[in-house]
Amino acid sequence: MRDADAPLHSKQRSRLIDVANHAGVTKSVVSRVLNNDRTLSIREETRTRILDAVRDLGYQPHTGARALAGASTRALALLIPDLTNPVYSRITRGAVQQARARGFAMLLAEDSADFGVDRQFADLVASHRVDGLLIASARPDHPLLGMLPDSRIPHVFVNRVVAGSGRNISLQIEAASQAALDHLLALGHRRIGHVSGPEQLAPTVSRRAGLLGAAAAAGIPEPSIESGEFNEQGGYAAATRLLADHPDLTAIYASTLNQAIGVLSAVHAAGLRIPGDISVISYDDLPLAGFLHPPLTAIAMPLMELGQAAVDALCAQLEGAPPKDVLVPGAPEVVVRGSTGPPRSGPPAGTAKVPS
Amino acid sequence: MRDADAPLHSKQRSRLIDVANHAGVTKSVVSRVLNNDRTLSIREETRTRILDAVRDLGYQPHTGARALAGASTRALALLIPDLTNPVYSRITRGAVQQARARGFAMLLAEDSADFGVDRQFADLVASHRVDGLLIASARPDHPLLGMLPDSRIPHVFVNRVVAGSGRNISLQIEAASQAALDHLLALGHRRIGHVSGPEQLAPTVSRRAGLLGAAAAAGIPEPSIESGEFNEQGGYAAATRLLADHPDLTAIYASTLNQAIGVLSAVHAAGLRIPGDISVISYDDLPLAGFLHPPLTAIAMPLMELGQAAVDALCAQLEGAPPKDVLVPGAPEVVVRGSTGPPRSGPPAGTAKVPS
DNA sequence: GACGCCTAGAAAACCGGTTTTCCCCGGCGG
DNA sequence: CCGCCGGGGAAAACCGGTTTTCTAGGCGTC
Repeated sequence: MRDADAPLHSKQRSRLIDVANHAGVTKSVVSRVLNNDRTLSIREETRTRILDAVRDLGYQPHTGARALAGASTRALALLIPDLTNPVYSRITRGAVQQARARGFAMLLAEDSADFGVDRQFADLVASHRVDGLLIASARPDHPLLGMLPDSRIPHVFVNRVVAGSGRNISLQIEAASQAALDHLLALGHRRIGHVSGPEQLAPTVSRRAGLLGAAAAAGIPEPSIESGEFNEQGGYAAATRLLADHPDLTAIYASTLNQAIGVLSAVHAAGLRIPGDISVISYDDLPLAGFLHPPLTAIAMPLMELGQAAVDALCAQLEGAPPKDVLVPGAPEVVVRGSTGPPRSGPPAGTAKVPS
Repeated sequence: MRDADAPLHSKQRSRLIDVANHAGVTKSVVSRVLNNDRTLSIREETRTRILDAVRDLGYQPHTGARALAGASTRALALLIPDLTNPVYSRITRGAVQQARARGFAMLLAEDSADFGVDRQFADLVASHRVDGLLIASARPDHPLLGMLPDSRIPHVFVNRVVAGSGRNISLQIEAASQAALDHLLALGHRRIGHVSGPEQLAPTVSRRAGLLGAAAAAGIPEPSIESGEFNEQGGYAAATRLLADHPDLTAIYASTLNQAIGVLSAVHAAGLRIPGDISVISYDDLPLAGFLHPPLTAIAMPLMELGQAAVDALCAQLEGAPPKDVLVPGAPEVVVRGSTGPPRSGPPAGTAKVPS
């Protein structure tokens, strides 16, 4: 058992057996050392000899062989609804970083209109490609929800509360709505509009509930609400309806940043000034918000932390802990920019096309 | 060999051997049928019996076992510089969709400032986790570039020309600059500014070269150029410098959409009107552009197609074809919105802080 | 009728790990 | 002196596929 016994396939990938030969032990010992098997007793000297061999040969375990032998794949999969939405991008960033920090690779899938993603996503686990799933797109009617509970697939829901699942990773959405309203109230607003999201989505409901609850508590008139898709067009359309139907509004709270951009556009198109005629505030803050016209007041949410927390929670499941709901800490913070100000005193000054 | 021989682990994942028993053949035959082995001769009846068994048992091959046995992992990895940049998001979307269409899973990594990503990225291949790499972030000084050529790792460069690599998947960038200039020329502009990107990046250079070449050919004064990072702040800073140093400019061409948003903001901040005082046009078009203030004229590039083409090219390599450069077809198209118009006749009317 | 060939599929040898079992050896207690 | 025990590691049995090799029978041919 000398070093000369080591194979000399210079250019070759080295395998566990190569490391074992190089260190003068059997591969089982090397495996157990690398995996910190507590039931193995080994001399310190031998252990360092093995670790040296691993380093010298640049040993990299074969993921497939490892998975086959019953160990985990050390890979997770993330399912998100829309890759181009910067909010999900930040969640994704947090998740990818945290996964990497924990030694996991991250697979990505986009839900979109792509029929069959759900099935394929479940197959990722069935084919032992990943150890668990991060699901950021669970609509109540999502087919995936039907298949997950029976299976033993470890998974968490990110930013999407699935009632009773006991594995929801979420933000303090109600508190965010409260903070938005507080900001508007402090400025003197009382007639407020809300651009909401698709009806079935949990964040939509939470944001709305938070706003309505806070408004009732503050004793102001009930906010007017219009819904739209979570994109610029959805925000534009909803805001246009709000402005036409409720000329007395002095502020609009948008449910997402993308919608807020549409809201700004709609208010401009109506000939109103921001914040002179209408103040606009948005859930979600990103650097982009500061460069809009006017710069957008927004509520910063810990999105990257959300992604990280989701990975942490999933890893906890993988280590055997029972799943549990997680509320990501960190109070929502209002980033005040130019799109909010005191309410106008009279009726809107703009050239909004009000019904004649 | 009757059906009764099949194991009855009802709830169990079924394996190749289970399918074989169910069909009354050996697993080698099943494997070869599933992989379309042309050297296998088999009766049509037996083949359908096997395929039926596969369906009945919901057989799903074990990815790891397959990879271990020498076949491919059917997974690719994508390395992008910035997850939150919507331009990369669209490239990612195209790549993920195409990978899925071809039966590949997609792993994701973000390059950012994260030290060690390059090494870890190469390890993805070393550990047989993926079959190939899509690299959308190759700066000339990127450490990854040093390690790739010697290795036999299949890879392509996306939207980032690495000279001499012979595996660049790129867009018609020069043509896009030409189109942008043509649009401005048609409106009557002659003094044009360009907000460029980081100096070392290939797209930066191409965009600039395309513009300068087209300008020279048109016989107008050489465009003024300032560089900035590929984000809103970078565009803001560069545009601010352009406006201060060159008060005679009547139009600005921004290198990316994010920069263009910063440009709009900077022009507003300088007290100038768009397009009254300054026209703004951007490379990259996204839905977002239509909701800015004013709506942004932009050059639509086939970004999803770029991502798809990259996957196609990589798959071709995996199938044995030698790597080659690919220029994604589809001529750049100018989407005209409100941010461009005829040049003003006199000096800028705004309250720009010009040196007193 | 013997031989070769082709068809249809069986058998078995891997791939590179993990994990359980087993063994050898030295020390210690009775 | 013998048996037992525990430390240190060897051996081997898997995991679930892929791929190469091998074989039994049927058929055409000389």
